Amino acid sequence: MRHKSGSVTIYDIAKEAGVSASTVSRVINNKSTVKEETRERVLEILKKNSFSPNEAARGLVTRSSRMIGILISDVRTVQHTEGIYFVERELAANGYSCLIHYTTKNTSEMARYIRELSRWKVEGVVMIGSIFANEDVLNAIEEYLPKTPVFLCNGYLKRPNIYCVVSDEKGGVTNLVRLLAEKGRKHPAMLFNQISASSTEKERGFREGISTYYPGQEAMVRYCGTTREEVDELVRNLFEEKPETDAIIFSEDIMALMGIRMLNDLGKKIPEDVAVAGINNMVFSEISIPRFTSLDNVLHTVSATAANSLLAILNGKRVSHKILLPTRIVERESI
Amino acid sequence: MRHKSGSVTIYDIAKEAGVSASTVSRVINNKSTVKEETRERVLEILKKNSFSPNEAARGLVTRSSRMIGILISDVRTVQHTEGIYFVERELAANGYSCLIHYTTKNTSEMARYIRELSRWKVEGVVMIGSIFANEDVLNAIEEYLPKTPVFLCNGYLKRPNIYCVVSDEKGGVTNLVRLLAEKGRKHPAMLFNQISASSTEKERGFREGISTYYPGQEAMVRYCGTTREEVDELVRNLFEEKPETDAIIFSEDIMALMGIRMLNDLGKKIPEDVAVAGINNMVFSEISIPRFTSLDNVLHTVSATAANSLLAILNGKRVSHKILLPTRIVERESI
DNA sequence: CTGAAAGCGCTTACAG
DNA sequence: CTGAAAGCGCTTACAG
Repeated sequence: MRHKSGSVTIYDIAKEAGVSASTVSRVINNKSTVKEETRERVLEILKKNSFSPNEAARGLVTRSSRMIGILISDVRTVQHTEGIYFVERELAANGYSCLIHYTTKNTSEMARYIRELSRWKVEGVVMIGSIFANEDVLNAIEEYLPKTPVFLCNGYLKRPNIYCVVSDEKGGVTNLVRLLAEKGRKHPAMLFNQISASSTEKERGFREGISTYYPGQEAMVRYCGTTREEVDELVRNLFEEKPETDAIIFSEDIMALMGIRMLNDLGKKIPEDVAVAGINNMVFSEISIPRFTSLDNVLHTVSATAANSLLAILNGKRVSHKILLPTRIVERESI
Repeated sequence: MRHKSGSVTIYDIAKEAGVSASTVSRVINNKSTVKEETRERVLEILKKNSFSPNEAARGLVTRSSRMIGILISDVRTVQHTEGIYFVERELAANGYSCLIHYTTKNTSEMARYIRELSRWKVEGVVMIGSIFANEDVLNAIEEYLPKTPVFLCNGYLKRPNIYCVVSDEKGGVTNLVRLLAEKGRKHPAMLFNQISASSTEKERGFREGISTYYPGQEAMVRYCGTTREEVDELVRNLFEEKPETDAIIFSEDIMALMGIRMLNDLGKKIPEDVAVAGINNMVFSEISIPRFTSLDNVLHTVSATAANSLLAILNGKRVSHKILLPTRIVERESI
């Protein structure tokens, strides 16, 4: 005599079908041996009642939550958002449900959510963004999810159960510099509109490119803020400081879009006078006049790789703790 | 003698603290009466073990999953993505976890996920996007979540447990037309780069505005595709067809950004010759030269309202089944 | 092929 | 203030 509650349980179904709860469970889970006749009767009653098995109960007894946690710091970053999309689609296709949390950039919030995920006994975690590569997160994982596979997209964190998938932005920027050299550009510069783990990598790639393909030349690197005015000023200053500049790599497509406007105002022709490249390969590079070359840092591939690798681990396979994904240059009219 | 498994349970804690599981439970949940001394001892052991109570078990016995389902068809729509963000933040702040699913535009997939959510016994659902306003979804809710409060953002669906929160885009566009009239514009046009439930509303708003503020004038409405070339052509054609046009409302900011470029090429000065407005109030309106006026359809407010209303219902309050949110015009240099 | 029973990890009257 | 017991809705040996 269970279920004095509202929702219908397998006991209700069992009673109505004149079988035991065990049999109902077997039918629901397509387990082994149930006489065809019985199976059909149960199935019918199941459908008639629109029966929905309680996942919490199932998870409790089988010790498998079939749940994956996704952590992301903020949605404003479009690439990260797409990341969730790929991860969720891939995991859902394999029978997992995704518990998602927006952590903000506050590291103790991140830790709090990791703890929260551990309460749901998630079978895996995907964290999207280099911002999760911090000590609070590391400690929280150590304490609350010491054995759960955790994937970090675009950042490094060293632990036996943490796996990192990273886009090779550094190498990508170096390749961009090489392309510039091949096209005969003499004085490339790189401009940033913000400082982050990612911008640091890009800057390193740029410096490496300069020392390799422009030996002896000093790397021209400048930073500013994200508004249109700041970008305009930075571009203007660049040419006052170094008028011979004939190529600019912008740290982000949106910055490149603004920068191209300013180059136009300065009377610089693209690509004749100045070659331009952006990073991210977003819609901005397509709506710009001219359309500009952009480094595709394949962030969706990063997420997709994380999802697939997690699935592999969940299926008992082994996976490398550090996966570096190549970027690719999408050439357009600006170089 | 429980817990032959891996994870530590309240029984382990109880044993170590020399109390009963009941007492441990009371401490964890800050329930009523536990002697201060006992409480402290238990708390200490809890912390020492990094104890994480099993949410599935808690939910099973309390019949409350503390879980909310979020359904979204695709992330590519930035506004919707922000929607999830607001919903998740708000609900998390109130102790709920969010189960998220990307459904694609396939209505039977939507139905499948609704069923999936019912297995987790979610206490509420938020669906983001008018695309969920279809019969498959309605039937699935009727069958699997007949009593769970469901919020639909930007669409209508009629059922006792379904609540709709909608941005008044129609009224907003009408207001935009009024603004144009007030500024002395004589021949406004409206251009669209896609057909959707939303564009239909906007067009209706435009037509209403024209018949009210430009009595006798025929509403100039044209459609094209999303590429830069198509938008360019549409703008060019507009002036061939109706050279006296002195104001254009674009159905989306990104389209306005492209359109402004083309107006420039045509030698039209903004706002002197042609006034321009976009819709969505996104970053595009800020990076454009000139910055343009945009109708903020407050999609984040739609989501936030859905989240707050859901919370209200969860707390036993009553909420209107249909909430219409006013839009607001953000004026910039283009009118 | 099928059922009775135990148990997953919790909470909550109930009794003391 | 505290513990024993029952039960949430399932699954899974075990026995037949």
